[in-house]
Amino acid sequence: MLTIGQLAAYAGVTVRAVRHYHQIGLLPEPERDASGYRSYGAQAAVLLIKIRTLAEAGVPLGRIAWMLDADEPAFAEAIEGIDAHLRAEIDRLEGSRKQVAQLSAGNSLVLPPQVVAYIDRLREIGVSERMLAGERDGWILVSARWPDKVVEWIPDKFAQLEDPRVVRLYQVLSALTETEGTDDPLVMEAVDLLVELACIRDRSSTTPRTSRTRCRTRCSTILPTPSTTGPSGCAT
Amino acid sequence: MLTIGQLAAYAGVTVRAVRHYHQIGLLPEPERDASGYRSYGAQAAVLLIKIRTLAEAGVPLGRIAWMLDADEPAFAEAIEGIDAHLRAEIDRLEGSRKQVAQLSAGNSLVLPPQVVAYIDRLREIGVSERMLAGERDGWILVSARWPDKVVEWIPDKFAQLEDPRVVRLYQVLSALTETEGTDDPLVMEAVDLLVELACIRDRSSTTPRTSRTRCRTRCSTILPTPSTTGPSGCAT
DNA sequence: GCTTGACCCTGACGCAGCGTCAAGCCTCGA
DNA sequence: TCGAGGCTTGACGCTGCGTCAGGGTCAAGC
Repeated sequence: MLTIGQLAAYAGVTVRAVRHYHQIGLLPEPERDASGYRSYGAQAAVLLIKIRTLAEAGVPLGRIAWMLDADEPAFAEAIEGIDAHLRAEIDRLEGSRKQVAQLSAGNSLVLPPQVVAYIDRLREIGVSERMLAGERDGWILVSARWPDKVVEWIPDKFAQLEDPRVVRLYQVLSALTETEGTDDPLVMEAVDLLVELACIRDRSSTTPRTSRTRCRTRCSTILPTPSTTGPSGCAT
Repeated sequence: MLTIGQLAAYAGVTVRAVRHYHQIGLLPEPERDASGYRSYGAQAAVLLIKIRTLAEAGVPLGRIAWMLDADEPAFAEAIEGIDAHLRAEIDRLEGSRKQVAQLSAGNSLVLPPQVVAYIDRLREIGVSERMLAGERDGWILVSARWPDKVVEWIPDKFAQLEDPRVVRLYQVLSALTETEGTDDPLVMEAVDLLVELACIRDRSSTTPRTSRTRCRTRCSTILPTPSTTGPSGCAT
């Protein structure tokens, strides 16, 4: 006969675990010897190893108890379920490995790939990292609120970049975020471009250059949320 | 700005988890709006997704906190550790799948393969399942107490089976466990064989047949633990 | 204006599966 | 015979949230 320590060592579990199994009724309490020590036979070892095997496979102890007094077909079915669960878990961990690798690669995993592609496109155009960060933050907020809309919008955003004036606007705004001064001639150019693009949208896309002063007053009302420049506004 | 529900949904975690991360200081508490609701920005989403990614990889939250304010090389090293851990975990689960499959195959996984081979050999010889069960139980107890000795003993046990009288003894005892009666002629044969084999061991292996009566008295003292028949005694 | 349902808030307890003391008795090898 | 190590019960601790209680808030429809 075996003591609890011998049993536990043989089954590859801790003494504490065995006692826990007793407590919850998973493993029946054995006879005690004269001094009150638990005294185990071979059946207990067989049972305990079964329990350990299932527990290591992630089966909750309650379910193990259920399995142990289930009939043969039910047991086999349970085993099938456990195997499926193990396979799923392995797949999940494989996925997790990839995610974690992305994380260390500096990729933030935070945006859908289409948006990432769009931001990469902006980077190619020459947009500053500061402004890109703003873009990204804006897209995150937008994606969080309208997850499925974003995928629809991105093609339009790509299309806008076909217009060289939009590209130029991004470049100018980008340059502005890099420099400290505000009375730069770039500011004028930016305003011009904004006005022009805003007016196009307003008047159904067919209005040539308007006088600077007239449009500036109109555009000042538009500036707070210039939807042409992306979700984050101007990222100032 | 996002509410806690929007943030949680975007990051793929529960609201409760986000609050928990606040509680333990893993995610900083954001500003509140007029009504006391938490109001999150994009940075929080980035951070939360980082946290979720690591948490799903099995990294304890305390360690995640540590990682989040570690420098670049330390972070990279931690990621390497996490990946190693994930690989190990995947391997463990693969192993677990095999073990569980064994379990459903009826294999009890409880004995070292050498012992299993020995018991299979006994089965070939024609030993009854009842007696095999006894053998197995005995070996389990022995293996539990002297795990490394067992591997040494098994070759001897195999060698004993070379002797046709030992084989016959097993068969006879086996037949006895199957039948109910005790005054069977098989009993006499079993005793004869036991006596003979026991005497051989006693007198250094060179004593011919002794008279039945003389040996029987001697053997009766040996019967309780006849070491020739395996660890479980006679498995009565 | 009022209701309704979906959110949000804090605070607290609960859960698995043991680890880890504490404080005392038992066993075994030297 | 003695000291180290093993056994006993009992109890609290840990992680990572789930879940309930008992409220306030917001947006929409009637």
